[in-house]
Amino acid sequence: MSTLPQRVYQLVAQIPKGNVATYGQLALLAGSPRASRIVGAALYRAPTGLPCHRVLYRDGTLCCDQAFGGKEIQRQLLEAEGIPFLPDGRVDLKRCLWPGPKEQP
DNA sequence: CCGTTGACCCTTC
DNA sequence: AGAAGGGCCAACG
Repeated sequence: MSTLPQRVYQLVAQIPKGNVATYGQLALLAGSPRASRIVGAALYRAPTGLPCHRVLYRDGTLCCDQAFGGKEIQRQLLEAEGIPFLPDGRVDLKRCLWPGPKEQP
């Protein structure tokens, strides 16, 4: 059994294109439902190549204005992935939250 | 080696 | 309905 952050790396790396996940969801899948903070720190300290831009808040809001380099960059990346954005500046988790209905029928 | 901090989320006042 | 605090685990100084 690997450490929690190590587990998170695997989960985030397996998020399919067009889907997004939340820190709490990853923490839950990693084995610590309350350790959502560790997930954030893990992604922050995570190696390059990890689609950390697919990880959002529980409400669909972006993590913070300075995450990975800029919220606008993250918005562009998500739109490029096919993630619809709401006029509020949030992501429609109902459409893109992972695991989605296609992955979990 | 020990103390503090941190891309969060949930419960209670 | 809005605000505040607690809890988790690992990495940095």
